[in-house]
Amino acid sequence: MQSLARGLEVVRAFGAERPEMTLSEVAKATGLSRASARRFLLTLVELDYARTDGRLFSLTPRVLELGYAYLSGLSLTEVAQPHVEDLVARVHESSSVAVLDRADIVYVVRVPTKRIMTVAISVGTRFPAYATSMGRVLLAGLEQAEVEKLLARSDLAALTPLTTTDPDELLRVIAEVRSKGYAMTDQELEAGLRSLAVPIRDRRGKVIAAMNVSAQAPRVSMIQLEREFLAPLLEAAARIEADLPK
Amino acid sequence: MQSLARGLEVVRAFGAERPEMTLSEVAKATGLSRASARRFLLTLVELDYARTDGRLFSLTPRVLELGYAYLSGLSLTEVAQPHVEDLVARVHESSSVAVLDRADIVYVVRVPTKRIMTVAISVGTRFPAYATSMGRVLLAGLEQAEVEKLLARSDLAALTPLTTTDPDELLRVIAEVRSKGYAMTDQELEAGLRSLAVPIRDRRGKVIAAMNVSAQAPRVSMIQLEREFLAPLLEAAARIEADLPK
DNA sequence: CTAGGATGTTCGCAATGCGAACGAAAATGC
DNA sequence: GCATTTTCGTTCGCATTGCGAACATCCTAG
Repeated sequence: MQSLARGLEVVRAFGAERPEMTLSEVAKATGLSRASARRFLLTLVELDYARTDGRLFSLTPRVLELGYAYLSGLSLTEVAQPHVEDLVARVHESSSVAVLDRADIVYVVRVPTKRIMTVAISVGTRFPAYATSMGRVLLAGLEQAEVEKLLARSDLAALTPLTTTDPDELLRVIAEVRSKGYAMTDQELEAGLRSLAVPIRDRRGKVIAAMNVSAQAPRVSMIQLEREFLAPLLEAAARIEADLPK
Repeated sequence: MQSLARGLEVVRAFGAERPEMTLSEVAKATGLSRASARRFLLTLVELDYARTDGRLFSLTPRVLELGYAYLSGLSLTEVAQPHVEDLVARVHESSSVAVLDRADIVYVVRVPTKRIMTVAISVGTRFPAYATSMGRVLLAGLEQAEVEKLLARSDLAALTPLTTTDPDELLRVIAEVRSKGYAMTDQELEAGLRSLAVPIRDRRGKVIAAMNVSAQAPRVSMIQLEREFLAPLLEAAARIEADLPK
């Protein structure tokens, strides 16, 4: 059913650097003919997912309803949010919950304290799993073969000088996460950012999400991160697991 | 272009109370024939926006990318987030930014402190504009005729005993918001919740969003809300406006 | 003012996607 | 436990939707 596929592509074409596009720009960005792009855009406008002043097209807040359909169906977010808030109140550092989508992590709950990263994180933000503490926890929850397949497909770029990019080394780290029960990263995603993550499991023990605490490197050493935050983080994760339905 | 329209309907059919559905349930929820529902669902699975175990279908985190296309294009979120975080650090109450979509407000930035409402709010959450402080600020930013049209279309339900539901009274309140430059609500959306909101305007003076501070009724009186939080909130909004591009 | 290039729109044809009809599986009745 | 009804998932021929070549229109430059 290609119309749906193409239509969704059109929506996604409106990214960070192109909030507004003309018909032709959309056509170029999606690889569609201008005629097709026009039909999709007019339909999106008709449905109120997009606006146009006649020349420029842009998305409306209505598209958030689509993502919201997922989030509100995910009882995890509802259950986790108060516990993430409590943890933040307790440790005074930012905390989040993320799930895995292929080789990316996707934030589903986020409670920031002070600004910590250069890039703003919100619900829906994605990062490559291999370079994040939550990602490694989530990968550790998969079958070994699955992990290897995902890593093989990813291009393991060095996002900072400290990023682990060697596949074998990553597999070793993930194995360690699996045995220890938590993951720590030291400025592997962004300089100055340290993070500690633990898994959230369903009743059958399957890892369904990860929860983290992140802190600024100058303020918190790796040893502090583990000593001060691991226990509260594990407790918060346990409370979330206890509240999960079924 | 009905395929796109119907496909998006299918995505939205997965709401809070139906995270998982069978083919027939989806058909019933959307009004499509079972055959059509099947084609859309299989396409969504193919595109990785949905999963299935053969019988039950559910959405994947990938659908968040669609909403994210909107959010990341909205420079407002990026600009506003650090200022909202600063405000929360300063006043120790939850703060948010929302935009208007027809007669609803939609949260685009949210920084919670302690749990304040029974229902979890996240980016993408919607509430009827008429019953919220941010909604009234946003309505006050529209043409009078537009406001009247929107209110006429809404069914003004009493969400709490204190909700203003009389259309004429609401128009009066909105006029007052327009002249005062801010809106306050006292437990009109949910019992125990008070909220104060101010507009965020673009360079041309057009109201593009609203920013609020909300607090629990037992802890903060309406007078306190105004005395203690109005100035910091106005300052934060002004800083956001100053940072807006162009 | 005219030529060239790019953007937006129309329209006939073909492929996509529609739903009636079919088969399979579960629920109900006896 | 078997027959019957109801519900669910799937197939397939036909009509409609959506495709893109071709046309029209708007800028830009010389």
